[in-house]
Amino acid sequence: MQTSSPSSRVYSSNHTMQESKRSKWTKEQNKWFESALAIFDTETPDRWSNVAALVPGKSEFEVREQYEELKADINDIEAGLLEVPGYINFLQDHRFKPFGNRLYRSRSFDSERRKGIPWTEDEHRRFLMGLQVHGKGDWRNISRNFVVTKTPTQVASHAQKYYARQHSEGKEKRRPSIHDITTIDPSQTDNFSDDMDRSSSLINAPNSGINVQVYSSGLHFQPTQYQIYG
DNA sequence: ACCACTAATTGGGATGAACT
DNA sequence: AGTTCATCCCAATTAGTGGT
Repeated sequence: MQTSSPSSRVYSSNHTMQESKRSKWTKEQNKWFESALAIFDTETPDRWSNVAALVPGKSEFEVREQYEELKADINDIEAGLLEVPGYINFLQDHRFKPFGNRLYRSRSFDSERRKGIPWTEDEHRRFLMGLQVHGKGDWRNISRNFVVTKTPTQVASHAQKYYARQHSEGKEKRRPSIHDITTIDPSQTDNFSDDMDRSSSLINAPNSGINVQVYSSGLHFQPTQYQIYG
């Protein structure tokens, strides 16, 4: 799918100079970086060494520096200079127009009544991951940390249909639906690299109270979004 | 009052059966 | 084969409720 990441340099306006002096961040490295941030939050001791350990080819210094760049971008977003994470998807839907290195909402999109944008399988799987971590009812955090392309209301609506389907009768008669997916299969997420060594170990996901399966060179689950605190 | 969430409703797209 | 119609599914919206 078309995931985007706040660390994507596509929309960054701040740091092209420094970038040229350092080794480039690949798409894969950015994905690992994002996932690691989602797992090791600010409360985690030795956060940056933990994050670096999950990002192939990057040092503790580099991941920390990348984080500082991201904070700058987040500040831009909060100042209204950039749209929120997930905007690359919107760009691809022609809802936002780039102008220079900024993004602007398409006027035509606002004026029309929004038609439903189907949930992708990947979004649904992220929803399920969010459900495991944050639990039922915390749609805000599920939206913020897992399904960044959907608002909390959209997540709640999706959950409503999901649970309704789980409890409905006559399942054999129904058409197949995305809501039939009830488990998280990492091999089905587009962020999971197939050629990873999948020997695993358990770690504790911060603030979640649950254990998260972490593979030696990958993560069992990979939320595409993270929060930057402070 | 405001915010967040749930439940119910609405409108539209997709699908498949029935009919010509 | 093409059209019509009923049904299913789903995202978005609205109303109601509870907590702060």
